[in-house]
Amino acid sequence: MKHKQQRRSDCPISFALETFGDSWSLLIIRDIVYFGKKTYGEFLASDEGMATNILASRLAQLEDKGILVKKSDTTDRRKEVYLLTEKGLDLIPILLEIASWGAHHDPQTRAPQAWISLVNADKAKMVKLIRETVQSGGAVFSGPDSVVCQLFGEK
Amino acid sequence: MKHKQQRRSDCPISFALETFGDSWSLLIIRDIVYFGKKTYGEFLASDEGMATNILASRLAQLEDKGILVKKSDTTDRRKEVYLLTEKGLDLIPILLEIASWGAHHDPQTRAPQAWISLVNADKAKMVKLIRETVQSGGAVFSGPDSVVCQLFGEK
DNA sequence: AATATTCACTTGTAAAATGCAAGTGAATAT
DNA sequence: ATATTCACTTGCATTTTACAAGTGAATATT
Repeated sequence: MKHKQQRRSDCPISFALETFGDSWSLLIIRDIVYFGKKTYGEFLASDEGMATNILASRLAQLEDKGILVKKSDTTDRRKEVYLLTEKGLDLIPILLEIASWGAHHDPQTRAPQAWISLVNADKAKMVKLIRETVQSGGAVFSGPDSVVCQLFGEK
Repeated sequence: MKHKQQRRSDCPISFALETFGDSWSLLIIRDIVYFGKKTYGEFLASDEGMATNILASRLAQLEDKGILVKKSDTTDRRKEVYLLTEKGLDLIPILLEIASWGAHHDPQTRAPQAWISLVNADKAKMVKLIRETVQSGGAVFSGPDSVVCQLFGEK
């Protein structure tokens, strides 16, 4: 669908930004990691309201770049399920730092301060916990196996 | 020069991406933090080759958003010097995580593995060291007061 | 069994952002 | 006095994005 664009430089930061450095890619990853979203329709329903064609284009790119894999749902064959690869799961530390910065500098953030403090208190531990949870189909904030449920018990 | 665009949501990650989530902003910050660049001409000379009007637009936006401050050079009044604010310095942990991800996943990265390992070994310590260095006019890789010189002695 | 709805997209088009080449004016160097 | 450097701006072609409206296959409903 799209030709391979040549890289801008050999800088690792430039490489990373070519992979996920647009306005939408990290929001898709966020939806997976924090809210357990997995399908086109779920991504589309996010508050930010991205256009249908842009979402389709970004999902395809992220699959191309090896961040996501697409599988058809076993129980409903209309649905496609998008999952993070290892390479995609490796983005979790970046996501946590960005969220921390955003929560700190946005006066009207909706991020729970308790969560941010928890993450900042022991980042390596939280990365591991989130990673394992997401890998086994869970998320940070949603679902019975969410990270917050694991940490604070039944909801 | 540009009207205030309304925010997409109250998510801290969305807020952060609205501030620096385009293809170029973080490369400008990288140039400051890693290479000690400070002027329009220095940013323009980067390997990635950004267009002159885009660079001007990004510098203005980053100033608007409180990431950079612009001051005219005291010795050469043609020059404008761009410096990171506290809010901008707070991006250092994000930059380190992105660089680490990029170095790990780019097969042809030019990032020195020794540096990446060093950062990953004690991130909090390195963030502090880099922050103090940049705040006092230095950078990670360039100049006699660079972080690498501090760590490994004279170059 | 027939119809309606859901789901993951695609298509068309207008508006906006980007990339490129060529200026511009003020400050400094020659 | 003139040339060069510096930080931009301007104009225009190309690309990307946003919005609205489809499309076809799979599932749910009647």
